[in-house]
Amino acid sequence: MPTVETASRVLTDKSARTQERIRAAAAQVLTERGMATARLGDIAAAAGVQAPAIYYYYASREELIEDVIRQGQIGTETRVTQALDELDEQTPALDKICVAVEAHLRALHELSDYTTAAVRNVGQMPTEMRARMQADQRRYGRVWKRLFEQARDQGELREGLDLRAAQLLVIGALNWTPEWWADSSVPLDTLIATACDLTRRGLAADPRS
Amino acid sequence: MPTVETASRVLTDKSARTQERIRAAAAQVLTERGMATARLGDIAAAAGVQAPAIYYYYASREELIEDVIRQGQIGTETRVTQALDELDEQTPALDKICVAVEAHLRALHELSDYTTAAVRNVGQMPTEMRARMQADQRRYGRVWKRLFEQARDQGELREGLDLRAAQLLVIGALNWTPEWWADSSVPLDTLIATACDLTRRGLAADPRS
DNA sequence: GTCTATATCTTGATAGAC
DNA sequence: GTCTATCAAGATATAGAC
Repeated sequence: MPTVETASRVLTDKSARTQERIRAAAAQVLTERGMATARLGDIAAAAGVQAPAIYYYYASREELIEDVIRQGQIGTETRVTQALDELDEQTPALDKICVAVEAHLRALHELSDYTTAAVRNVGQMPTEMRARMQADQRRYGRVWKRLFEQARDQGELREGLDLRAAQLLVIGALNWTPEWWADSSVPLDTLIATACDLTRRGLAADPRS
Repeated sequence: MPTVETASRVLTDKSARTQERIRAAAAQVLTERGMATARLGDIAAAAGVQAPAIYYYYASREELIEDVIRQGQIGTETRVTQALDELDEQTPALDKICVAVEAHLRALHELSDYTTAAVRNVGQMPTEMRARMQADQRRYGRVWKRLFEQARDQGELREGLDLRAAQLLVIGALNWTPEWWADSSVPLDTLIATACDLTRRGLAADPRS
């Protein structure tokens, strides 16, 4: 019998599918309503089960939410690093940053609710959860940090630019898009193009780049 | 006896002060913990009263939270519009945008917890609250919209730039700063300078501007 | 105006049948 | 594995004293 290994349990195929349904439902509810008002009953209803069924897979509501947010973070990071890995080694760093911007936005708006659930709830996490998640966040942050440092070292950035501030402002612009994009009439490709454009021109040393 | 008029009640000075204490405590707790985990008891403790005292001023927890978020939104808008009003009429639109960026960031990080509480919880509001708040949000959005339109009409923006996407990306970059700035070692002035710089260069038609 | 005491309600979580 | 039924905890909200 094919099995899937998770944190603390060996699950059959059917079981794994049900867990995935619950997790996906949680991601959807967390995206729409936020951690504040996402009740276990809402998640269960969206998954088509009764609330107690969730406890077969998760020890607590918190554990479920943490799993969703982690999936979202990892999903974003995976998508971005894969996109970067496909690039030629000597791609200019500013081009790499644009690729990262596009991949991050596509992860948020194309991939699934997990990524959106993650960014929309990461600031609401209780402190212990935040602590457990820190390693993942830092690792993803370093991906961007490296891009910015490469850009600087290759002379593609404007002199005197504060790297950390610039990096977090760019990521912030992307992470805030779930707050408005779905309600806007802006096509995803336009959003991506505008974000790449603002980023590139905002950072570049060479005015014509 | 001097009085202050609020939504549905005439309050004495002392009463008004207590309400302000409760509101400020709520702003602080909402900023630190978020709507999800902000209990009424926490707010009361931070205000130095017992939980039931809150019901003398607010009919419900929701009403209190809504008041805090509204104060924060209005505070930001006021600060930004005042800063803009102080400018000379024929200030270049891109300079106006920079002034707005600075005022928005200072409102978030200097003014009080209200503004931070607002941006950090605006996405977690229940739907009815969101509906009631929409008018305020739209009005503030129009302030920015007008700036961007001025910039475009005066030929200061790059051709083909999607105004709506650009505007919301810029605001998003600012609104996301509460998620990281306090933990960073970036001085506020550096944050502001970087944000102005990225925005200006990102938007400008003239590379040397 | 604010407190103590308490009622009420919601919801996360468990027990146990199937 | 998932359900029905129920518990326990914690929060909002109210009553009434002061």
